[in-house]
Amino acid sequence: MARTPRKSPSPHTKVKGRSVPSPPEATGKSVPPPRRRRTAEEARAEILDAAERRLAELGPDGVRLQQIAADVGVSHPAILHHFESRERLLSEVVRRAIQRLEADIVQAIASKNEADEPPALETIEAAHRVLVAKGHARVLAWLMLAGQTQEGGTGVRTVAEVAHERRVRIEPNATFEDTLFRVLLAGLAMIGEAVAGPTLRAAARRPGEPEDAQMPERFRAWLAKLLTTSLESG
Amino acid sequence: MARTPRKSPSPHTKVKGRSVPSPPEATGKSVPPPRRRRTAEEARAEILDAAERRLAELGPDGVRLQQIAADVGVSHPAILHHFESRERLLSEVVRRAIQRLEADIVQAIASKNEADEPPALETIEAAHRVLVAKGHARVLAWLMLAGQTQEGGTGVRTVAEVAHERRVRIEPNATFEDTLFRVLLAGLAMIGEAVAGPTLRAAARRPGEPEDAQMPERFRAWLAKLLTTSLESG
DNA sequence: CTTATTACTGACAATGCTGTAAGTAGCACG
DNA sequence: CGTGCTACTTACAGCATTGTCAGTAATAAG
Repeated sequence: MARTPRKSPSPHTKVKGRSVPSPPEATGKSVPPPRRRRTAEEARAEILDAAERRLAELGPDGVRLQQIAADVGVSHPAILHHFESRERLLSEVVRRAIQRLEADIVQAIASKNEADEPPALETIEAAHRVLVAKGHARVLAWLMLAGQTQEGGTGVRTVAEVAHERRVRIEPNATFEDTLFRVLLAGLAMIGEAVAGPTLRAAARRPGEPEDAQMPERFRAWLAKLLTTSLESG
Repeated sequence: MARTPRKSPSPHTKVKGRSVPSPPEATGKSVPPPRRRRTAEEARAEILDAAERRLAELGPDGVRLQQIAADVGVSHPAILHHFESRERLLSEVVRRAIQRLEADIVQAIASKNEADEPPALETIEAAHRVLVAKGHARVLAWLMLAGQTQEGGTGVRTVAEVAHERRVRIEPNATFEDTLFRVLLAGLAMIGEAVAGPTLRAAARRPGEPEDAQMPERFRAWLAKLLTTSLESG
């Protein structure tokens, strides 16, 4: 019997507790469940939220219209009413996510244009909040792995230029490529953290050793320090 | 019309030129195509190869029995004859890939137990060959993103211990956590490179600038240098 | 040549998915 | 209250996919 031609794990789990009630109890006929009517804008937002959640968790192929509909509490054609096709829905999700990501990054950079001395730690923490904690890096990782977008490198150049401009005031001899490499390394580490961080850390501790909750934070601090050391020697 | 409920890109493209000929020419009836009979072992290997290729390129959901069957040149029930279900096939692919990965890593580490001075560059290059160039990192990234396996961190602890043991001969004061962090960073960077490397580098060059083919290599050399610098200065 | 084994095939069943069609119901406005 | 708009629903069509079944043919062994 061909039972599950789709994703194997998490077969029917609801993300939120919504879903259509459809009480099979009492009334002999069948009481059609009460219908909630949102504004088009509200509905679109709720649907996009649910879709983005699933996209970050399960990837593009985990985004199923019926699941999203269940999360939101509507029937799946309602989604097709607001977004004309699944594909359009997905590209809307991506568009919105990247737009928010850019805004967050701009804000994170702009928010501290003062000359606070150790800029790396703050920048690393901001990037971590935006990319890893908010789940954006996972969405990007899915998209880049699937090769569905080229727009994953949002603002890398800008960040590198801003960082270098600030850096040469202290280290006039620093080359731009060196700064760029540091930014790239931080970016790669963020993506890697979002994809493989927990797994790698789990593999790093010796068997039976309990998880060290402070380790990710310590690691980021260490990384910030590493990224601000000059490598003149040998 | 619901035409494509599955992956949108690459709808019907064959990867190899095989596929069943089934010549519709000549003979009025229909000539059943000649049948090639492999040993069970050969068949399993060919199927696993094709499945692994698709897994690295398209992810778990890109692994479709009919596509793999077309790649190999058999009908899809033949796959189910050798592997009893799609799920078992996938776990066989993963098992084999991780096994090979571990073997490659062990070999890469063992092959240079001499006291060659700059060990980082060699190690970085070896890790890059094994993880990125051979495509293993992409498979791992897919699996870790999908949360389907915990065994992505193969050998992290071992590498860190070996590296630290070698390191303390030169830097007796080095802490293990520092060494571990360096290994972790290299690992995260490798995963990040496999997932986001090209995209990030494309975003890093200013618009219109041509691609710099040597940059990845320079980056790895720079990374190796960075990972061997001590960060005593506060 | 005959026979046994089994790699392999074609046809089909079962299911889940996207998208369509037509009708229903919530809400604003007269 | 009636009317129009449209968010939303139920039912269904069409297709892709996994898995089953019964049979076919390649190869080895007697």
